[in-house]
Amino acid sequence: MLTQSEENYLKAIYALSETGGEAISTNLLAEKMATKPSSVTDMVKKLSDKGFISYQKYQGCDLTVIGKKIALEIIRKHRLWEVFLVEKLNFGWEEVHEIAEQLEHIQSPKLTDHLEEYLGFPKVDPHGDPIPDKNGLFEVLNKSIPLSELNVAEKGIVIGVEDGSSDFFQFLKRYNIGLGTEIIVAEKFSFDQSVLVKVNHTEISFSSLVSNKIFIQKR
Amino acid sequence: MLTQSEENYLKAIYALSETGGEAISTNLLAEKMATKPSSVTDMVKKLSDKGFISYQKYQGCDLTVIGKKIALEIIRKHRLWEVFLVEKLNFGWEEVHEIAEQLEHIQSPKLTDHLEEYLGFPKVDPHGDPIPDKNGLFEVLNKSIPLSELNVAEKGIVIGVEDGSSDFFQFLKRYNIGLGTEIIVAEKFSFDQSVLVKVNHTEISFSSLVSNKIFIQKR
DNA sequence: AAAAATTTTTAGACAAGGCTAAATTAATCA
DNA sequence: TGATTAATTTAGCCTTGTCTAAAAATTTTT
Repeated sequence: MLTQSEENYLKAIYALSETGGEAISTNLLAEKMATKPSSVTDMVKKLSDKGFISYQKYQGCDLTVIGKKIALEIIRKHRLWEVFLVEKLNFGWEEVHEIAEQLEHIQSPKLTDHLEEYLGFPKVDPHGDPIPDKNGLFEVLNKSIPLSELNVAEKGIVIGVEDGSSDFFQFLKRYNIGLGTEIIVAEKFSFDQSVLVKVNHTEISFSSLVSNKIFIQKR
Repeated sequence: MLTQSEENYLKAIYALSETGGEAISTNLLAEKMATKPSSVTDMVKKLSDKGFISYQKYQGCDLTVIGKKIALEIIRKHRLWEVFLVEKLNFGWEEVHEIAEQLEHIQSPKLTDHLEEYLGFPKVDPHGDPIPDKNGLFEVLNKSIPLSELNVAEKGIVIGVEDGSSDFFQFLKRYNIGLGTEIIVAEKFSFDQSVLVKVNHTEISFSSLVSNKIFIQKR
């Protein structure tokens, strides 16, 4: 049985290995875990001894097959609980993460499976992230694409943005657009590449500059 | 913010003070917590320093007003989750305790309140125990008594059990006894305190051990 | 390729929560 | 009441997960 801390490390390593591809450095993991590199070294040794990650001094670490399986189980629980909180308990999608961080550590496979069934075997969480099934598998279909690639009448869920400037976030906030926001393309204008979209029951026109920076998942 | 261990101690002290009335001794609490008296002394000092219990060396401890409030919040969460597990996720009433032991430590007052509303403000949990409201208040109506206190020819309805072990639940299941089951006392044997009861058209003899653990409401 | 800079690891400490063994206080019995 | 027994506390140690400071390895620079 893993401690919460061990579980959180495995989850963080999984997240980093999804984006990076290469072995995860001690410093990178320390930053992700909001802790010190020396603490990471200790934990990484322990997880390696237990067989959940591979680790060579000074060479970073990476999940083993078993470690990955466990990470996916935690992610599965996290996302199922998020669905529960939003769909059943009427939480906003922006406030569920913290609570799910706690709920993901509840140990009871039966609970997870019953919850999944109760929720109707959802494929994605309220942020649009895929939910692994019992066996740790999930659909990779949902690759994120820039909003500009969506065709008329298609819809998607905001999954991220490219530009990290606060100006841009200000702009998004102005229209109440955040992670998980649903966007439907109403019309596309080829003469200037702008798109007319429907968001939160409002129609907005986005320049191609903007529509290339907003990343969505097709629905 | 309290640790899980601190919360469990407060819960245990509350449970003991409900039955005993007097201050709770170190040994008693150690037994309840399945730990050593020396560990209890340490924890009890800490909880006293924090103002959740009153404690004088060699004199045992008792909850302060604040401590009691916290204990009731934990019990409230525990019982609400039990209702959720049984009513919504189709768990048996005998298998929810362990899972609720974990869920009761989730920190989010908003979650608790939303859950309560979602469940329709239940008054009792699946074991028949009352659920404290937001302010720590609950109805003391439905007083239940152990089956052993019933006289010959009296009947009652099962409203809860004291022992939380799965062995005991197994035993009850074997005889098809659950919440709401009607039991009639056919005979009582004073020489060993056993009772002969009629349940589901079958006669069963219960040892005093068992008849003290089954709680019923007179009918 | 040697020096400088960066990354990573080691060493030693601390707080929480538990344990064992020994000491102390309280309670009981003769 | 004094002695014995039982309950409780203290002292010291262990593990987990964290930290700081110092040492070592790796990488980058010149």
